[in-house]
Amino acid sequence: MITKLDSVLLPKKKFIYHYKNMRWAKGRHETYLCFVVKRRVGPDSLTFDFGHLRNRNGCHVEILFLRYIGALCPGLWGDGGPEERRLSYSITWFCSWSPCVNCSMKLSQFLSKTPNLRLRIFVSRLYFCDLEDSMEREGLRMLKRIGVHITVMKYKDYFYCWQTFVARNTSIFKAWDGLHQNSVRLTRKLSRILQPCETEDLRDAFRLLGL
DNA sequence: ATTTTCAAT
Repeated sequence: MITKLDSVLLPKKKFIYHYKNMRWAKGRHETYLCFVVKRRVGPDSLTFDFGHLRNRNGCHVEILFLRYIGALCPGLWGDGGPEERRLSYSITWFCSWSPCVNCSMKLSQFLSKTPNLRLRIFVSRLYFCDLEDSMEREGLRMLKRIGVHITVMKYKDYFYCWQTFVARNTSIFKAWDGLHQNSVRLTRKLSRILQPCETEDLRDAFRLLGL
């Protein structure tokens, strides 16, 4: 179903406030998760669903999403019949913060039991990833290992979200100051987190270069 | 230079 009522769309101000990828995102004590669920119902046939969630009552938004996933993804666990045919799903979500370590663990556990579900995560900001040995960093690597694609949002992703999840009344997405620079900085940071520099590889590279 | 973080009050 592509048509959605305005009430399920995010207000513009809310989207900008919570997704702004500024370095010090003071006061963002909420996290938003905009999702697109793509369901393969036949060899050449897909259906879509989309919406957004935010954390509530101390429950992180990723865990909330897992709670709703049964409703969003009928047939994910099979249809209960003798053949147990499982529908294939791919979910893309755009989160204002990257997941905490606990959510990363819960997600990894979940995904390890649903090989018919592919998940792509876009994040606007990195949550508690400043310290080299932060557990949140470890959580992101865990997700990567289990096959989740994690990417920092770029202009095109904000543009897409604006078009898809925001009650924009035909207004066009307007980038805030520093969007691009912040995105580049966070992308570098995430790639350093996901591909920690391995000295063995470096030595090989140097050897190859004859250094 | 330093600032924040899915609150708690």
